[in-house]
Amino acid sequence: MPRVKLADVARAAKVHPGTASRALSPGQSGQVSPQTVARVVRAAERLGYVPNAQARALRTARSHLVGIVVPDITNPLFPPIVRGAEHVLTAAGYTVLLTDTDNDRERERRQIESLRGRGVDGFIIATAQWEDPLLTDLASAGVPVVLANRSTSCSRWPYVGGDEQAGVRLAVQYLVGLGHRAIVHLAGPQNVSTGRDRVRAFRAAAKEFGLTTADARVTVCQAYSEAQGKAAMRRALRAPRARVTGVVAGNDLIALGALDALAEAGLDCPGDVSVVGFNDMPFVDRIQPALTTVRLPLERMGGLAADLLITELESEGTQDAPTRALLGVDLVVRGSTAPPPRQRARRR
Amino acid sequence: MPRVKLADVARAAKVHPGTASRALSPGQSGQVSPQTVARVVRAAERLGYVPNAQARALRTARSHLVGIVVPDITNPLFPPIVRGAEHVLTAAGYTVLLTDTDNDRERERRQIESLRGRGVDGFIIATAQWEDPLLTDLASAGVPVVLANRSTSCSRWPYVGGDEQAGVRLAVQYLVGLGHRAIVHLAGPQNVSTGRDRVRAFRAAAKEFGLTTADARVTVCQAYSEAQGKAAMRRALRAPRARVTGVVAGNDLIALGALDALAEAGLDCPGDVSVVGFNDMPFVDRIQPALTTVRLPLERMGGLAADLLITELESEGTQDAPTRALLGVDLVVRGSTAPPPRQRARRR
DNA sequence: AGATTCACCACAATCGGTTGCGGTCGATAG
DNA sequence: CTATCGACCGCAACCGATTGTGGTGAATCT
Repeated sequence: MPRVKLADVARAAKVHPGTASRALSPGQSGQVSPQTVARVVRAAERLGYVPNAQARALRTARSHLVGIVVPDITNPLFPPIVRGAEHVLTAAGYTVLLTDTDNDRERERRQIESLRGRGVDGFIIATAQWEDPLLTDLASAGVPVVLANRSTSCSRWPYVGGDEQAGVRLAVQYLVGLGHRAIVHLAGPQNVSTGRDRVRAFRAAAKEFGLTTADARVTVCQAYSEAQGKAAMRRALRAPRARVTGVVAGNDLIALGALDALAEAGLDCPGDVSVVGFNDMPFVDRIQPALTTVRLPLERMGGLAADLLITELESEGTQDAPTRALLGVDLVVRGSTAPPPRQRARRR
Repeated sequence: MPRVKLADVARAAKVHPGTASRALSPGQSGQVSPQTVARVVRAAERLGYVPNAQARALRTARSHLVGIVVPDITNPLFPPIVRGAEHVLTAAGYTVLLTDTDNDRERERRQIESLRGRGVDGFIIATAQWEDPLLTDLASAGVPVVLANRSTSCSRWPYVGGDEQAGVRLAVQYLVGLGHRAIVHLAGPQNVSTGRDRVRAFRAAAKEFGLTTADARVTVCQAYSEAQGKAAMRRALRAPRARVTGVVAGNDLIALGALDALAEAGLDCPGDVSVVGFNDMPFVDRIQPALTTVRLPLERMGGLAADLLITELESEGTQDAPTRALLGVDLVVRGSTAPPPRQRARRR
């Protein structure tokens, strides 16, 4: 029942525990004769030796633990990121400590503190806010951090996300190509980078494609939720001199809410109003109407974040400027977009 | 930069590290005078002391780490379970190590081994197969395990899942009540308990409601996937003397596949065939037609699994028979079910 | 006053690996 | 044949917290 420890292996191989340790550690096995290494390895396998990670971590001050912090694992955006990160981390010998902050900053602070107490080597954080004191605390404590999906105002951390700018541009371009001119952006919350980046990109794209500021309006949602999306869409429809045939939603949940609001107002999608989402959540291809949306390579995002963190952990000191990776996105055209009413799509 | 350790606190409070340890540990603080406790606590707070969990775990042989093993975190069934478990675990001072086996047994074996090396106190396992050597290995090593969502042929582990029996019965009862008699069950894989339990329940319910074996057929899918569901539905439609107006799917993914196969065959749902799913995955209320399905209290399931594990961990030895909790389920009636064609719903 | 008890705290061993240092031994050079 | 060198391995300290044991002093009892 008691686990087999290094001393047991050493005894079986008739060597000192220290020697056994060197024999089993790839880097140091040059210090030991090949025969001895073989003997120790064989004994270890025979006894089913699994090193005690706690003891090793205590001595080496490297736990090979990585904390992944997400706001809500139930939000379909995050599981693929976690999955991608976990795959590369485990392949590299790391183990992931997952924590769900429940969108609660205080809880997040406690969780991070607790994970630090557990001696994690670094964090992958998908909850970054635009101004984030928790992150600056971590930075001043010298804890390696990689940001995924959401960035901050300050670019001192490595970051991997989607190319928001390109995604929004694709959406606007597509709507304009269909003939839309009155397009509203139901923006996500402005305290996270995706929310901010997307409105900035929306304004830039509007300008690029010759939409006036009266044509291209913005309403912001307090959260990435269906309820907020519905409320925002209502506001957009009720606005004075309202005129909207196209909607670029801050994400798919907001888009779903927008669809509700449109149905409520007796408007048909895509007959009267076209809607473009963001993220390509699972099953949005099966809703009615199938949602046109921007697809992000989430799993790859998580994997790359893990790669960045690992290189940071194993380069030990050599600090170059933090990488910022923007992954390419695709516009997935489905049923929720069509030419605006009483107007044919223009030819190029 | 170096973390503040117990010795630092002890020095600041002018006591021996051992005394400081007792002062800070709630159970032992009776061994220390109240004034000293206060001094130590104050010093600890002032210095921002966070105990080194590795060292503590090494000494006490209790890591307060719990491994959660899921087949695929991307499957919407599992995030709520993980979330529920994580909430109660962190509240109790435990940290969760998440691992995604990717439905690969060999990978699962390695992951579990690795987590054991990390000294986890126990596991919550959501990947159990009907016959599961990995679990018997854990049992013989004396590792506490709680099964969630899926059980095994042998009931030696505590288990918390949904009341499959009741769920399937509700589905059959509802279809029969609408007037359906030719009902097919597109069963899930038979190497996991949910798949087996649901066909057993289907047969029992069919008998209870007076369906003949020709009326109530079963086709099994190799996996819980849309592709398998579609293939199974095709088989069911093509079967000799096929006659089917009602479908009880092994889960929602299978139901989605079934909908595809029905559309492909030119059959309308619910006009020609009614479909009932299982799990109530997010957004199945928004697909076309909105899916009637059985809802499981997944988050509660995870939470309860965590509770069981914690009591097992903290009872230390007192082994009573393992609890088996079957959580109540609901039938959520939506658009994919209607009376069968050429027949009115019978009055009760 | 002297013996005894009790509260409080210091000491040191311990958990299981890792690693700097030094010792032994055979081989090679001188 | 002896001095030198290097390969190989043993020894013991160490990481940071916990805990059994024992010692000191004051308080209590006789």
